[in-house]
Amino acid sequence: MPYVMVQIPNTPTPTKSPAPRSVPTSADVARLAGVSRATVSYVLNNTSAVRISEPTRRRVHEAAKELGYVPHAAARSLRAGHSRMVLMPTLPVPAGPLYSQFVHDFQGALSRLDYTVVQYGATGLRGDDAARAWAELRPVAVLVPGPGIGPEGVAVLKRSGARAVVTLSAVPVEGAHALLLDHAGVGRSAAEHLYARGRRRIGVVVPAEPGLEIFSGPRLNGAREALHGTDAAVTELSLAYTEESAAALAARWTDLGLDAVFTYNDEYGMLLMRALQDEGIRVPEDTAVIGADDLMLGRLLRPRLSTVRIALPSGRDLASIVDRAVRNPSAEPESHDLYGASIVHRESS
Amino acid sequence: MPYVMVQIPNTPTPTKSPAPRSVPTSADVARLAGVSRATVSYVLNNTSAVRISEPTRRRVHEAAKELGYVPHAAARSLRAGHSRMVLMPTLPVPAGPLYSQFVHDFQGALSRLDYTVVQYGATGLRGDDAARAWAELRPVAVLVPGPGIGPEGVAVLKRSGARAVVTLSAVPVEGAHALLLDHAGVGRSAAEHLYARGRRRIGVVVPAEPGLEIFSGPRLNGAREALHGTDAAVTELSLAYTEESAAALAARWTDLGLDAVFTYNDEYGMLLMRALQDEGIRVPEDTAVIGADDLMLGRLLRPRLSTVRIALPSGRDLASIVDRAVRNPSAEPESHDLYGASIVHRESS
DNA sequence: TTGAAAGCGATACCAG
DNA sequence: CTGGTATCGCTTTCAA
Repeated sequence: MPYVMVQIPNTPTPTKSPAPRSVPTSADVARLAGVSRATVSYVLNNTSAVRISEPTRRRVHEAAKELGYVPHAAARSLRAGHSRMVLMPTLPVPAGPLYSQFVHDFQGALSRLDYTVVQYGATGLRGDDAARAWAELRPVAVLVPGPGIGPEGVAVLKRSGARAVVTLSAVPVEGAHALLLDHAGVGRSAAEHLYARGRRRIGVVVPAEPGLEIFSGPRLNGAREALHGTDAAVTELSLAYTEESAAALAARWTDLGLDAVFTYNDEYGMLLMRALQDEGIRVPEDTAVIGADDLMLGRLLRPRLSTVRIALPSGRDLASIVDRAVRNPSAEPESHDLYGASIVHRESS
Repeated sequence: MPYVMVQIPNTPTPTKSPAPRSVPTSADVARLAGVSRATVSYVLNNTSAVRISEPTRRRVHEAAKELGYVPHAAARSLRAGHSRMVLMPTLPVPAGPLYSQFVHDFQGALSRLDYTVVQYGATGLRGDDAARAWAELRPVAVLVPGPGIGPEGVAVLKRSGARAVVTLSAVPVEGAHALLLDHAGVGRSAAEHLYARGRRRIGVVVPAEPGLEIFSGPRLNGAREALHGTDAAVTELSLAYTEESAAALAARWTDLGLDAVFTYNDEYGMLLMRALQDEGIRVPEDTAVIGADDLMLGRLLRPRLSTVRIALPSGRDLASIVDRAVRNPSAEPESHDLYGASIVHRESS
C-alpha cells in the first residue's frame, strides 16, 4: 500500500511507464519471418485472392506464434470501416432471471450468425450522452433494453454507422425497430383478473429499489387504467426487497383493508406472500396475490402463485430480426408487439 | 445495386451498399468550421496545453453538432495506444442472482474509477483461442469468471497490453491475480454440517444443465472429501431445474434411502425441497436439506432453508484490486482467498 | 508470389 | 493561436 505515501492527483493519471516488452505487431511478425507486412496479412487471414507459397506460410505462422502475435481489433475495424459488434447497454439494475436467460439466448443466437455481442456498462450517462458513448464504438447494431434512448439518440447511432437499432421497451422510438413489451398490459391483466374474481380493494406493489420505475410505473398505471370507472380502488404499495420491508408492510395490512395485491413480479410476490402468511393473513381467502413474469419459484410456493406471463422474444427470433435489419438497413423499422400478458391462474388468487 | 448480378457466396457477406450519408469525421467538422483537424481535436477535447479563441471554439462546436459528429473510439485508442476498457467474458450459462448482483456492483465501482466494463460474449471459443479473442480488443484489464483461462492465456493477454488479469475461480492461474472461490469448501462445509447433525446417507445434487460442472464438480468433491473415512456415504444426484425432474427424483427418494441432501445451491434446494414435501417426505425430520449461496428465497421457504454462504468480493473491493493492478502492473499477482464458506443454519437441517 | 504504399480516424508534436 | 504532418496497426489495391 504505497499509496498512503504519495500525493495522488485527483484526475486518474495512468502510470505512463514504458511497457517492458511492447506489443508485437504484424510488422514484427513480418520482420521475423523475413517477409512484408502484406504477406503476413495474407497468410494470417487466409486471403484466397492471393496464393502464398507453403514455406512462406509456415515461416509466417511460426513467427506469429513465437512472438505471441494477436491482431489489433481496433486497427482492423478502423481499416475495414465496419465491425460485427452488436452493442447492448447493461441494465441500470442487476438482471433478473428472466432477463439473464434472454440475454444468454440472444448472445448464443447472434454468435451463431457470426456477430459479437458486447454488453456495455455505460452507467452514469443519460439519454443522448449515452447514445453518443455507444456510437463511439461504431457497433453494427444496438439493442436497447428499456426506454434509454430517444429519436435523437437513434439518429446519432444511425449516423455513426449502426445499421439497426432495436428497442425492447413499452413505447416505440422513431427510427428504431421496436419490440413492444406491454408492461401496462401486465398491470391491466392482473387488475382485471383480480376484479373478475370479486376483489375490489387492490394493492399494487411498487419496488422501492431505484431503477425499476421504468417497469413498475407502467404496470401500476395499467392496473389503474383497468379499474378506472369501476367500484374498485387501487392502492400503491412501496416495498423494498427485504424481509423487514415486507414484514412492515404486512403488519399494517389489516389497516390497509386490501383484499388483493398485484406484486409487480413473482419475486416480490413470494416475499410479500410469505410476510402476509407469517402475519396470519390467509392467501387467497383474505387476500389474493398475483405476481408477474412466471418464474419457476412461483410454481414452488404454497399456495402456488398466480402470475402474469409476459413473453420475451426468443433469442433466436430477436437475433434474426437484428440480422435482417443489418443486411437491409434501408427497410422500414418494424414494430413487433410482444403480446402475451396472459394470466397463469394458480392457487394464490 | 450491381451486387444482385453476381454470385453471393454463402458466407454471410454484409450487403456492401454505399452508406447513403457516410459517417462524419473530424475532418468533416474541420471543413465545415473552416479550421484544421488539429484545431477540432483541441476544441473537442478541451486540451489545456493550447488556447483556442472563443469564436473558433464556438464554430467548431456548432459544426460538430450540426453534423452529429461522434469520435471514433477505435481510431482514438489506436492512436492513444491504450484504453480504459475492462473486459469480462460472459458466463457460458445464464447468470444467477448472486452473479448478476456482483457484476452490477463491480461495473458501478469501476465506472466510478473511470473504467468502462465490457461483457464480451465469446461463446464457442475454448481456452487459448478465447484468450486470443479477448486480447484482440486490447483491454487494460480482464476479469475471468471461472476456469476459462490457463497460464498461456494469461501470457497472451499480458503481451497484448493487459495490465491486469484477474481470475475468479477455484484455482490460481500462473501470472494472474486470483480471487479464490472455495467451491470445494462449500461442499465440505455442507457435508460436515450434515454429518455433525447425525446424518449419514447424504445426497449431493449435481445440476443436469451443462456448463455448471465447473461449480458443481468441486462442490461434490468437497463433500466427498469431508466424509472420506467416516461412516457416511455420499450419493450423487443428477437434477435438472424443472419440476418434472424434481418430482422424478423425489419419487425414488425412499428407495435411495437418504437422510440428507446438499442441493448445490438454494434454487435447486427450493425445487427439491418442494418436491420432497409434495411426496410426503418431511423436512428436516426424514431428510435434512441444505443449499448454498444464501439467496433471499431460502429465508422465505418453510421450513427456512439452511445454506452455505460463500462471500463474493464486493464490487468495490474488486474494482480497487483491478485499479491497483493497472496502476502498478509490475507488482506480483496477489491471491485473495475468499473464505466464508460459512454455514447459515436455519430450519431445514 | 511478394513488396511498396495508401489510407482508415484521431491526436500531438513542431512550425509558423 | 492555428495548421501541417507523422503516427498508431492493419488491409488491400497496384506494381514488380
